[in-house]
Amino acid sequence: MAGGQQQQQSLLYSQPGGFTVNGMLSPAGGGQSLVHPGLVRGGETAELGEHPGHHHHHHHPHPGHHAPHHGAVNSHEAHSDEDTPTSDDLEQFAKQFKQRRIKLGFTQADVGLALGTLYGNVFSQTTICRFEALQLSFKNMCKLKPLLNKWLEEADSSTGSPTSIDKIAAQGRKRKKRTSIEVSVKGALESHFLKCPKPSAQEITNLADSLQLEKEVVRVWFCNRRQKEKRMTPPGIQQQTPDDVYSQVGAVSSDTPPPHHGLQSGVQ
DNA sequence: ATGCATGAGCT
DNA sequence: GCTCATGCATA
Repeated sequence: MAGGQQQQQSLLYSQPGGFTVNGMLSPAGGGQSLVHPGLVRGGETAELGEHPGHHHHHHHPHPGHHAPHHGAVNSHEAHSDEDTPTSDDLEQFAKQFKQRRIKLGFTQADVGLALGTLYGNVFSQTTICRFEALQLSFKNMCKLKPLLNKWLEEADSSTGSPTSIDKIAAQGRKRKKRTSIEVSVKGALESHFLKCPKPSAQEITNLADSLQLEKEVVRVWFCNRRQKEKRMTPPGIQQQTPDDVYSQVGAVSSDTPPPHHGLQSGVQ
């Protein structure tokens, strides 16, 4: 919706029975730019649901639960690669990654494939896109960053690496046709979500009946809606002026399940 | 760029 | 059945 000034990457990796491997595109060289200074945040607001540096088994819905940093480890590094990056690190990395990628003349799909040929982990255009837009969970971002970082090094250091491709065979899976939910129905679902993000099976059944949708469709809709709330850049962008420095961080008494993690950026 | 979907792994 | 990582298909 919000435009899209990327290269052609629509029909590059689809259709069963043959995927096109696009070599390299001519480096447009249109948007030169130096490293961006990044955005100015009012403050560190990232309350990472989980501590990436630790093992975690997933936590319970416990809001306002701050874990003290282990002193040491690091103090003021920019964005090398090792260790757990902070939300700001990821934000900046994503930004620069996209810039360089475009400057080098690669599409998101190209990168996804390259990662597969380089390390064996293939990713789709979707994932690369979401990474750049910070639309993944914090943990997921942390996992992908090293790989993309490595690719960046390779991409810009190699003046002409052929980077051949190899892809595992696709499996003949009968995927269900994507259900198109009408806008009005979506609105209804949204309303229910605000009221109850986790409806019971019975509630879902009931709702599905009301909206004349399959129960499974409704169930999945809620699952996906919940996931959205867990992105680094959640929907419902709230611009916080530099003047507002009260409320939010520090409040550990109220059971405020803030659906915001404190990050947001302009949509490209 | 994003909506709906799949599947692995837990609980 | 939920979460979480991931992607086909589509707008």
